[in-house]
Amino acid sequence: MAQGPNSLEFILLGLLALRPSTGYDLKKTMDVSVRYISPVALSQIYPTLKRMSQAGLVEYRLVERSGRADLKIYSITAAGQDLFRKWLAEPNKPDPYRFDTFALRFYFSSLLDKTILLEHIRTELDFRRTQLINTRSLDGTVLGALAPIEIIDMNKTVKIWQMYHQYGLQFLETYTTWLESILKTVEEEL
Amino acid sequence: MAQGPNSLEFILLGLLALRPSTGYDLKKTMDVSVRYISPVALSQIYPTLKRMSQAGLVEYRLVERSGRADLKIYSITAAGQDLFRKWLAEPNKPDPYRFDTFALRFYFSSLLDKTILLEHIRTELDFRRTQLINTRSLDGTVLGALAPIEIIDMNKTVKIWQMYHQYGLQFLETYTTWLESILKTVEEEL
DNA sequence: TATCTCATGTAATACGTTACATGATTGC
DNA sequence: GCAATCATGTAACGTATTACATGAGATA
Repeated sequence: MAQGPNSLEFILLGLLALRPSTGYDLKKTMDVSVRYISPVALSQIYPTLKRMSQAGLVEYRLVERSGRADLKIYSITAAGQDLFRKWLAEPNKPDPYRFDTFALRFYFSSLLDKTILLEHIRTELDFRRTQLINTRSLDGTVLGALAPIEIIDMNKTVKIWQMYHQYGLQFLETYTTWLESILKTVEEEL
Repeated sequence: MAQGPNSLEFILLGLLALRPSTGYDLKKTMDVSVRYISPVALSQIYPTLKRMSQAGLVEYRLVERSGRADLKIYSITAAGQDLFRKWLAEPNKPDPYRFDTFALRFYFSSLLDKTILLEHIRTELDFRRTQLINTRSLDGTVLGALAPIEIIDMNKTVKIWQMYHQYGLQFLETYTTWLESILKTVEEEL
């Protein structure tokens, strides 16, 4: 984990914090359980695990199987546990352009304290509420100012940009509503 | 554009199809108008434009300004126009993991024929409706099967995974609804 | 007078994708 | 008998991020 730990390393760390697995298994779990992020190639998982084991975050034991490829069953080390829990507990810095950054941390939040989790959710929610207000007040304004010069049908262009704008706005609304609902659920049920 | 044209190249091409701009301007337009995708660094835009001009897709004229940095005003070439329109008209292959791929093409659709645009939207909508059915029928099933071994609180984990699942589902629902609404608008108003 | 915006870029590094390589087992 | 799944990886290539480098004009 040379420098800034990237999200794949944390996903692998997080999954290994739940149970030891082979690289192949990790890939499958990502596909079926983490599932809403773009699938990562196995050819990227293997070298990443290798790097992480060199960094002492994970370790593996070999299971030899006559004829077939050996199994490398990875598990998380104490150092890995440490780093992962630190990452989970870090103050949440909402990413203006992506919702999945937070969602991913949330996926692994069972390893996190309820108090800190609630803090994370509230930070995210506050940020999105402000963003929502700003996005709503944007409507025709900026779009009109960006009128293209070499254009066939200006009316058509503006209509399409408005629909595109609706796309962004509705996703933000859905996300905010989801955050409100998980805040309530975590408060009451966890 | 060595091989598979990537999306940044198409964004730049699309914006230049609307009006000539400097690299700096393109960056700003991406930030304020395309806006819902992660911002691209200027240090990536400059070499990309250079590559594209070497490939004959764009060209620029120099505007010298005493003291200050020269302006490079890029515009799209006939070859660039061609490639861009081909890209826009290409059959739509919905990306299971990302909604912004289609949304981005839609942003530039004013340069596209209404008939083809409607086809694109219908393809996308059909795909998402199926995906929605599959995602809905997933609920507790897979999640339970993935029960972690080394776990403190299984109940908590499953609840969090269910909320995470709701996140994915609700985004898909919002997206599908948005597609239905733009289908109607394009049919009736464009 | 200091910060922000305008305007261009290079270099180093890290990350991700695609193609390639191998081979046994399981299910149809 | 054939395809999909299991299970491991390497190599080449392309793309994106971060840091570095420069400097004028506008705004507070």
